[in-house]
Amino acid sequence: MTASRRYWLLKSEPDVFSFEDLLASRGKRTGWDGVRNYQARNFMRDDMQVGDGVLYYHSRSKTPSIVGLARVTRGGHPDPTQFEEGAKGFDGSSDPKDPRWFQVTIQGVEVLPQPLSLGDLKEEKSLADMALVQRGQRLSVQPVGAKEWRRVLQLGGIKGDPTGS
DNA sequence: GCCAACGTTGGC
DNA sequence: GCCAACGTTGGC
Repeated sequence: MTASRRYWLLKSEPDVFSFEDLLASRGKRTGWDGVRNYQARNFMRDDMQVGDGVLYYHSRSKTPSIVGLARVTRGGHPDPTQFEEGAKGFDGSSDPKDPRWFQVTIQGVEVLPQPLSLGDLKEEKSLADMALVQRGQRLSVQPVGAKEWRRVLQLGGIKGDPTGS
């Protein structure tokens, strides 16, 4: 039996790495490196699987919004930047034989025709359970329920599910 | 740029 | 194991 598909929301500051940057990357793919939070690490290491759907969220922007869809193309594997001396995410105490930090690889799929601002999302009663709209929520890798996923795609002007197989 | 909320660190 | 101090996130 195959594990069922899951859904996630990934935050990125557009000044650092925007959804457009993802689409402009080779194969529209990137390693989601640099995450240094244990809860987010655990999701990537233990739960994110090839084929999972991803909502791409721009944080710390003028209008923080879900702006695009992506998919997971590689599950949890060690984040190489933890071993790169001088790199921003360098962690000298991480053992290469037992790495502390993990990443996944994602691939950009489609820009949301109708981007959904945080304000929009907060007004949407059917999305009240989303982690994103909870007060004080800072987690940069969040699980998203199947119901919320479908609703976000619908509100975002997406027909069907282009991240599905 | 401010600052509230949250996560991590480290002295005790 | 507590908790104050510190660092970071991210909306505003």
